[in-house]
Amino acid sequence: MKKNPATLSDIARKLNISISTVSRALHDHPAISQSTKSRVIKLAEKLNYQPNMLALSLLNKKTNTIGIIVPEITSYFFSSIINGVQDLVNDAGYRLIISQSEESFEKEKEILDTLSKVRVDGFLVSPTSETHNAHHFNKLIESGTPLVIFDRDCTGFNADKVLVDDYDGAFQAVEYLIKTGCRRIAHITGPSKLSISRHRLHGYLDALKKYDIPKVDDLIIPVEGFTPEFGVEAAKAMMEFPELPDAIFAINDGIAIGAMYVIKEAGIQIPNQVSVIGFDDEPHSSYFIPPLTSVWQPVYDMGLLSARILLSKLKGKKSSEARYEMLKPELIVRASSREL
Amino acid sequence: MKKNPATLSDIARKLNISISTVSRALHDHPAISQSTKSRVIKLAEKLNYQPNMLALSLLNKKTNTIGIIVPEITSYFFSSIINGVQDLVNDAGYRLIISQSEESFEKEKEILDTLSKVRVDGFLVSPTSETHNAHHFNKLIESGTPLVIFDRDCTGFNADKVLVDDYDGAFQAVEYLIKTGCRRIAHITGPSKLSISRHRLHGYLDALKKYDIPKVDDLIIPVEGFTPEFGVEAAKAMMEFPELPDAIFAINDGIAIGAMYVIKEAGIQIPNQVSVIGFDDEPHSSYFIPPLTSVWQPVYDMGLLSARILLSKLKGKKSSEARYEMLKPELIVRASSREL
DNA sequence: TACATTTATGCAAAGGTTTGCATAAGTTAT
DNA sequence: ATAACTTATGCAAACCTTTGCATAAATGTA
Repeated sequence: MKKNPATLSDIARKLNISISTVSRALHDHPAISQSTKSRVIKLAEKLNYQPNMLALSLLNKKTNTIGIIVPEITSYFFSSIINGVQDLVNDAGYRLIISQSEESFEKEKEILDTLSKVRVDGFLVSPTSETHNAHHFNKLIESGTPLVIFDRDCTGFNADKVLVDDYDGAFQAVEYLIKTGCRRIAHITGPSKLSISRHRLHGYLDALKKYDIPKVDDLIIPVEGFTPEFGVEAAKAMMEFPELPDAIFAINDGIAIGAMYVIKEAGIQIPNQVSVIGFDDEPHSSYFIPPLTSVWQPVYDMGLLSARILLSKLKGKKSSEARYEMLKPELIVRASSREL
Repeated sequence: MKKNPATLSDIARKLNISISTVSRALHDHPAISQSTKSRVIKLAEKLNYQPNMLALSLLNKKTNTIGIIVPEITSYFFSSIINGVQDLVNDAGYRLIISQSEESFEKEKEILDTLSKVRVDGFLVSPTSETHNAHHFNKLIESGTPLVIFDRDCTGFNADKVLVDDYDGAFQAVEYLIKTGCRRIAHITGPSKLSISRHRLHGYLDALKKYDIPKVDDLIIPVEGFTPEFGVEAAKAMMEFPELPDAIFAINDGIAIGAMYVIKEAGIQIPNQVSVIGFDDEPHSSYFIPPLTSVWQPVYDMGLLSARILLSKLKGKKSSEARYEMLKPELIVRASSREL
C-alpha cells in the first residue's frame, strides 16, 4: 500500500527537464524562467511533493534536530521544562526528540547512542540518579556535538549547565519555618545519589545551623521516590515518634501532599501543630486545604535558557568558557505554614 | 569545532580496503576473513564509528521513527499515554518523536507536514479541539503513511481509532450519584467542541433520564479549560444559586479539585451536603480530603494498544478494516461521594 | 595440466537533494 | 559577421550506506 513519496526526479521526468532545474525552480532561483517555475510548482503541488529531509540532512551534515533526555516526562516539573525548550527550539527551526531515561544509566547511554546515530545536532540532558561518570558525555563533546546539562548537576563534569539553586530554596524554606517559630523541623529527603537531594538537605542543615538549632538525625527521613506514597510512608513513621515534629520540609510537593494527608487524617492541625512545606509548586498544590507552601522553581525559564545556550553553541559560537547558570527559586507562602 | 563523525570510507582508506569490505566486516558477513574483520572492528572502535542512520534510512526508505501528536504533554493523562506508546515502540526498535499541537489546528497540520518531510514511518495523533476536517489526515493515509487516532474522536473520518468510552464513564459516575441519593446533580463540562466533552455530557444526561430526573439547564456549567482555576470559577457561580446542587460531576479531576476547594472553604460538607466526582483519576486525587472519587481511564493501555495497532500496520498488515477500539473506564469510589 | 570450486574482496548502483561549473541558445554591441 | 554577454538549463559530484554481481587468487580434483 506504501506509495513512494514524489521526488524531484519524478517531477523532472514528467516535465522533461533536469532535476537541478526542478530543485532551483522550487527554490525560486533567479536563473529559472517564470514559465518553468510555474509548471514545476504546479506539478509539485499536484504530486504532493515534500522535500526529503533525510537526503538534505545527509548532504548538509545537519538534521536541525535536537535531543532532550529527561528521567521521565510524567511529572509537571520535567514536562514544563520541555515546554520551554520546545517553544524556543521550534521558533529557531529545530525539531525536538524527547526521550526518557527512567533513571537508568544504561538507558541514558543507549539513548545518547541512538540519537547520535540519527545525527541530532545537539543534546539537552538531565542526568539520571545513577549517572556518576561523564565518559559518555565527554565522548560526545569531543566529537563536536554540543551538550547542555540542566536541573541535575553531574559534578566533576565540566560543561554548560543550567541549574536551580536547590540549596538556596531549601534554606529559604527552613529559615521561614524557623522564623515562624518552628524548632523541631523534620526533612523528608529524596534519593541521596541525586544532586538535588543533597543540595536541599544541605540547605536544610545550614539553616538549622544558622539559628543554632541542633540537628536531630531521626528527623531526617530518607525515602526512595517522589510520589505521595512515599510521603505517606514517611509521615506514618513520624507518627510513631515520641515527640512529633512541629514542621516538615519535604523534598517535593508529591511527598508533602502524602504527608499532609496522613497528618490531617490523624486529626493534627496544619499549620498550628505542624507546618508543611514542599518543593516544585505543582499546579494542584494550592488547592489542598490548607494550600501548600512550596518552593517554586523557574521551570519554563530553565527550559528556555538551556535551549538558548545550546542553540548559541549550534550557531557556531566558539565554545568559550562553559556556562554555568544558577537560577533562583522562590518560596511561595500559603496556609500550610504559619504566618510570620 | 565540529569534527565530522567517522564514516565507512574513513576506515576503508586507513586500512587500504574497500568500503564494501568494511561494511561487511562490521556486519560479520561470512565472506570476510577473520583477520580483516578484527582489523576493521578495532579501528571502528577507535574512531568511534557510528553508522549514519540518515544514509541508511534514505536507502531503506524507512526511518524506524514514529511521530505522536498530542495537544499537550504537561498533563498526567497524555504523558501516561505517551509512556505506554514509548515502551512498546522502543521494544520494537522504533524511535518516537513527540509533538504538541497546543489545541491548534494550524499547528497540527504544520507538525504533520514537517514530520512527513523527515519521513516518519507512521503517526499517532490525538486531534485538537479545533480539528473538524480530516483532509490532512487523509492525504497522509493516501500517501501510504499509517495513522492511528487515539483518545479524541474525529467523527466522519474513517481510520484506526483507540478511544475511551467517555459516555459510559460519565454514565457510571452519574448513576452512582443517583443511587447514593443525589437528585440535584450539576455537571461542569469542558470545551463543547471536544468529542470527550460531548460524550461525557451525553452520559450525564442519559443517566438522569434513566432515573427520570429532569434536566436542569442551570446545572450544566460550561468552562473553557481543564485546570483547577476553571473549577473554582464554576463552583463560585454555583454558590450563588438559590439552591445548591447536592452533587457535582466534573469533566476532569483538575476542575473537580478546584470546585472542591471552593466548597470546602465555604464550610460545606463533602460528601454529606455535596458529592463530587472527577474524571481521569490523577495520582494526586486520592490525597485530597476527602479523597476524590473519579473515573479512571486505562491511559497506559490506550498508549500500548494504539502503538500496537500502528506497528501492525507498519509490519505490512494489509489494511483490512479500520480498527475501532473502545476501552472501558472504571469508577473509582472514594470519600468525596457518599456510600451506597 | 586443465578445470572446478572456494575464499576474499571490489565495483557500482541506488536512495534524494543541492550547487559549482559547463553548455547552449539567444541577444546586443561593434 | 563576430565577439561579448545574458538567459535558461543540464551534468556530475558529494553526503553515507548496503548489496548483487563480478573478479581475483588460492585451493582442490581429475
